[in-house]
Amino acid sequence: MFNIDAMSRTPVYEQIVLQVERLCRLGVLKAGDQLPSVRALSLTLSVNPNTIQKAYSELDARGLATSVPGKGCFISRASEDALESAKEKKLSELTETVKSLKADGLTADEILRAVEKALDKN
Amino acid sequence: MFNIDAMSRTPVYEQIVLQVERLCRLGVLKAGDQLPSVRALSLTLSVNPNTIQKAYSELDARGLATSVPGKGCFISRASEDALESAKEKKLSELTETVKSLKADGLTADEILRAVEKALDKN
Amino acid sequence: MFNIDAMSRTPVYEQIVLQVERLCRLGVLKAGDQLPSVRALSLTLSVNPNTIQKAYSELDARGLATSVPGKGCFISRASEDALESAKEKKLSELTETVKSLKADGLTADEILRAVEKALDKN
Amino acid sequence: MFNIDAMSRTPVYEQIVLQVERLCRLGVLKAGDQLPSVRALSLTLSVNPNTIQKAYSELDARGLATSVPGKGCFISRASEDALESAKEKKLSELTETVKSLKADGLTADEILRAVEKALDKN
DNA sequence: GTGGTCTAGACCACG
DNA sequence: GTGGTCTAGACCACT
Repeated sequence: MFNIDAMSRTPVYEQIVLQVERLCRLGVLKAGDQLPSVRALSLTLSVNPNTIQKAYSELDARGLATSVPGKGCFISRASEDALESAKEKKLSELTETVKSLKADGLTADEILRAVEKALDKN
Repeated sequence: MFNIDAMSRTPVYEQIVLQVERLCRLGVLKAGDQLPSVRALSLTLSVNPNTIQKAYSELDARGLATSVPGKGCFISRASEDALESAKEKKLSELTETVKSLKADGLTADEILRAVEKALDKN
Repeated sequence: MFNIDAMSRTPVYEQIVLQVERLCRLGVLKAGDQLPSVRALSLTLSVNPNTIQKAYSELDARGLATSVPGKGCFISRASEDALESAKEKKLSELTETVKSLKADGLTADEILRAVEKALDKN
Repeated sequence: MFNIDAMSRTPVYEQIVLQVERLCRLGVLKAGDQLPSVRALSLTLSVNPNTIQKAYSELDARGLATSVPGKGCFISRASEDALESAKEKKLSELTETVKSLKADGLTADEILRAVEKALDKN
């Protein structure tokens, strides 16, 4: 269900958060679905339970999931709202990135070519 | 000459590197120009000399500047090449960013709109 | 008869206790009335029998109901006293909540407005 | 600067968050002020550094503070906004609490008396 | 069994 | 020195 890249610079807990987010966006996970238990996931991913816990807390803080002590961690009823705001955050980050590239002297043409290169391939 | 944001998450030394890079790209700094001395810059920016030293070492490693012991740090003669490769690195990072957004389920349309928003404004 | 919210942070057994309490206060349940059997309620609510048992024990401890082994759980004859002390407990909790809001720097005006907002609507 | 009640049911990290929040609201801490370092505070409070770290991460997540690796944790420039939204969250929680008390059959009079009791005293 | 909190101690990049 | 991440192992309330 999850792929962890131990060599990546993005923290393990963040990788998990991002993958849950993506699975929600792709419709694989829906509101009310239960995530694997902290201990179970820590075993399958060979990761410390605390790290999973941190990922689940993050999901909770971002409104994407709800952790219920003694029962488990579930995709939140308001997960679509959280997804939408996460999407907008990412797009505004992209806008800022592009703005700073322009400020660095890159031309609109160069930037657009790099973006379209990514969009065509996939 | 430089603006340092102490509360930014990008390391101070990186902020300096990026600003030298930009000044080169905008033509304010040219091959042969001398950068401020480590001590002088550390005073004007209220930054630890080690941090300035690290920034200059980075500029050296990236081929943008050359530190001459006892004389100072100068914009390299091959700075244009370094600039070019830095530019390509940034553009390929942008391509990767956009690819991951697509993988996250964002549509090409949403992405293009965010990019064009940045290009139009500035 | 009961509504259980599995995703709520308040424990299931507490949800049951609170709902029995409310039904008593509203006059739906009266002294001598029999509550559903542990097994029956565990089936209709899809909840572990232990959880129901714990709810009934709590009701017993709070003086609201009396469990008679082999016969069932009944609303206590002294339920009105229990209700009264539960009410006072809740009101004193509210007082404490409001005090801590004041200590946090919220003005009496803001607090009163929030309270009146709740009282008008319902 | 901080008082930790080890016996309290509210987690230590939350106690710290709440106290920083209160100090901001009272004007003792202002935007740009630096909080004690993780290690220093862990020593003065006799609390594990990880617990302090968690508190500071929470402050970051709530927009009240900004942690800068290698430099320290500072009250955020946008701390007033965070304070405002925290206040509104608390008031809406109060509204919900009062609503549920009404649904439990408590009269508006009883509720108002409990609230005013708290407001008069302080 | 579940999640939540905390301690202890380690390593990293950064200043 | 700073914060950030992670591991290891403990205890708690709740199901």
